[in-house]
Amino acid sequence: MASASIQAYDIIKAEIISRRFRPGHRLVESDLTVLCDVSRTPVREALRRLVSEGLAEFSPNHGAQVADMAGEDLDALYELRTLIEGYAARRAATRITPAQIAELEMLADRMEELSAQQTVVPEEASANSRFHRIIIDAAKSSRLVSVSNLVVEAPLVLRTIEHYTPEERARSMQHHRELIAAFRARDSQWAEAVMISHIKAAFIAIGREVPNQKQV
Amino acid sequence: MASASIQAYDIIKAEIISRRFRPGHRLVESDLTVLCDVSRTPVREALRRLVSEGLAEFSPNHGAQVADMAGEDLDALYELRTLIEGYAARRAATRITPAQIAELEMLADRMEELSAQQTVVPEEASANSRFHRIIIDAAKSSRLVSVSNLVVEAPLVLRTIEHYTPEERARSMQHHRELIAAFRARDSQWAEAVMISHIKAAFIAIGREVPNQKQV
DNA sequence: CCCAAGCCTATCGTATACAATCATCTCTAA
DNA sequence: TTAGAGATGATTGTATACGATAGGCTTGGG
Repeated sequence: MASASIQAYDIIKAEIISRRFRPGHRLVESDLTVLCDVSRTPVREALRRLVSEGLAEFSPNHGAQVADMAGEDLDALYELRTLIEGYAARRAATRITPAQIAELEMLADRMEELSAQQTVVPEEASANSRFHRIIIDAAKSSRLVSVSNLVVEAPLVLRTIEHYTPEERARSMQHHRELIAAFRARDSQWAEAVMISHIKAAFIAIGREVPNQKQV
Repeated sequence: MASASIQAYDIIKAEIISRRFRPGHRLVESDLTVLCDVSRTPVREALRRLVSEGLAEFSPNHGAQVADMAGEDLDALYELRTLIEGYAARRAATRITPAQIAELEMLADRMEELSAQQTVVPEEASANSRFHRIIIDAAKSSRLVSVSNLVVEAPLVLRTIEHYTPEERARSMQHHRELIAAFRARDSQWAEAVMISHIKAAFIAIGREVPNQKQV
């Protein structure tokens, strides 16, 4: 069995990502003890971790609440994400292993199958997360992993792919294929360029949903 | 009075930065309770935070120990730091306030005074940290603050400026002056270029001290 | 009727006790 | 002599109790 604090972390994080806990929702420790079936100590550890990852906010003596990205500058966030993930793709291009490329391909296949359906199923979102995560890992930079968590995990609550038009969804699939091609060619510049396009496209979809954000 | 967990965090962090706790040193919770004069609970919170900031490492059921950068790829770390701080300088150039520029200037003055002495005093290091921190803040991107903590705080244990030759130290002062000039001119490209030079120069000094790291 | 002051409850912050785990050392047997 | 199993100690993981604090509600006065 996973440790209590891990369990609490996973449960609370799932509630936030799934938007069952809406932005601004107060994360009261005693409530979470019954939800997670552990005591307050591991709940607190989970909360502190979620805060450090940007999924929750914290005020002293007032506890944590689900992060509200509406208050944040989404423009700046996506600029940073473009920088980080572009860099990750650049490094990954010359370091990724054949096994990792194979897994990317498998995930791309699976996402294309799923995207044939009308509705977006959770599996498609998780496959997409995994796709990006493999690239981060392939960049072989331990700090980059923690850094990217900060800019990649938090935007998950925005649930980008649910907002894609059919055309945008198809383009996203194309980006995945093209990234794989760039990795096969071990071409850093190409991989970075595609990744930047990929993130920029996601930002546009978000921009439609979250108003009063300046676009680039 | 600062809260117990903040107090513990500050004390332990100071021990690590000052290298009184050497890399690899085990951070035993019960020992730290007597050092910080608080109970284990806030000590644990402080440790988890230090781990999340990369100043300590953690193994389940075995506790934390001071992060050992020798095991890490310094090349990758500084590449990332160049990327992040360069970006910060770029953004800051068009957003920094006159008051912030004035403070940068004051810090540059102070550092030059101090660098006239032979030995490096702690104040010089802290002024340097503050200088960089102001630029991060001036970039006006909340995520960037957490991200930069991850790549800026950790390398502090390497104590770069202590390893500078007189020539390098003078060059570092020049970089500070030139950064201020670039900010005055509100020139993003210039600011980013100077910052990249500044970080690269620091990396060379580190490279001499920590062997078997590949240089760029 | 509105405002302010003080109490009061909800909630967090900290300490401490107990349980679980891991590493090491010892003792035994092949 | 050495490998393995068991015991033992040190240390972390978790639960819970108590104290501190902040924000809301009530009550009294203007």
